[in-house]
Amino acid sequence: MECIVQGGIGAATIRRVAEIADVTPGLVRHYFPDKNTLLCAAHKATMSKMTTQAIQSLDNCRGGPLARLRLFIETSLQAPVVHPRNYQLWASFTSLINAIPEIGISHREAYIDFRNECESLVRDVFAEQQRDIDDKQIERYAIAVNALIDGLWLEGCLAMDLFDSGSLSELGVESVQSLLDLETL
Amino acid sequence: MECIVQGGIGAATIRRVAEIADVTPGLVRHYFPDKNTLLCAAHKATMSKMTTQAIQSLDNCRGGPLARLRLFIETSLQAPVVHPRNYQLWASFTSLINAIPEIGISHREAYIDFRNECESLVRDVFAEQQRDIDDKQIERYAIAVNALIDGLWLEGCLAMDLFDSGSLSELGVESVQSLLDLETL
DNA sequence: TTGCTTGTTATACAAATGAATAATAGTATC
DNA sequence: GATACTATTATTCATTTGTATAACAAGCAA
Repeated sequence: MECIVQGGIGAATIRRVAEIADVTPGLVRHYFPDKNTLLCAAHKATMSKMTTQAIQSLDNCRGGPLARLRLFIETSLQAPVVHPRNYQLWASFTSLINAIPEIGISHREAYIDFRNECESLVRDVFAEQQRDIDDKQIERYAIAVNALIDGLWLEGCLAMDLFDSGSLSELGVESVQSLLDLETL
Repeated sequence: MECIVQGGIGAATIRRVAEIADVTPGLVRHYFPDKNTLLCAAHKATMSKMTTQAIQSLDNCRGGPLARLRLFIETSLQAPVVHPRNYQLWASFTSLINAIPEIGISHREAYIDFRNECESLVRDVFAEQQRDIDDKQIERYAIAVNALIDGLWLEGCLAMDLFDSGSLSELGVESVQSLLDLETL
């Protein structure tokens, strides 16, 4: 992953990986039969580290649906989730979803996990506020919230210098608030 | 670009490019002194084709600010802008922004163009509705709109099969409507 | 015709790369 | 303490890849 961060996928040769890990190329092969397997493992680790982070942050949240949604957004739009390093890894791996089918599969899985979490959070918020909204519409809201978070995450990673700490997640929270027509969030 | 679409950047070797273009590798070198130059040219072409498409669609729009904003969103969230091919190219190139500085520069330029367009459209809409909103807040709205479009574009490219034609852009329009607190769009 | 620029190919080369094999050291098991 | 398994290295090989050079064809200017 360090290789990819430094020079893109092209720099992620087995030799360079071994060099950074301070072992010999043979050892890499000992653990990973071929390069694709290694790339898949790195991809899985990266995605799980990012997606899971926002989802797991909710475990320690003793608050109502609104507070949970807020925390989810904030975690997703602050460091360490928002970081140029993550973007570099994410972009590199997703550029392989056609070339390496297994990466395509686990990428889709991670995406669905995140979207399901969005949907669940949105549903709980509406339930608490006793707004009766049908499933189809909740799904649409979840898609929009997901897209907004993804887009802001992207902007943040690419130009973190343009946002002072916290202002990105603040923008995210306020935007979702408008998106779902909530009085407070 | 066809190489990248098929097998990621790794597949974009000069020999393969030449093969698909039905020429010899030497000819590629005749026009592009080295591989980076070739990649940069392909990147520029790709970005301009995508970003410019949404912006240029406004030229033929004889409507008010609302209609223009709507058209901008719709163009950005429909084929041919929304297409797996575009995503593959975009992801591949953006994964090189650290490795190839020139790509980083033109990527940032394309991004700024798009965001400026968003900001301009949003400003015009508010001006027409005589809502007095300071520049800082307009910029924030533009960032959110930009993020939403980017995120939906991403979802659309990755899972176009999940959305029937037009439903993605419809979701985009409605979401921006909520985001900017507009009665109609 | 002559000469010059452009388009195009054929061929070559050194470096890098993924993969394989064999050998060596360490460590746990019985 | 002998054995088997794991961790690790050294070395090798066939391909691929970016780049370079030389040669050839074609169109065009003088």
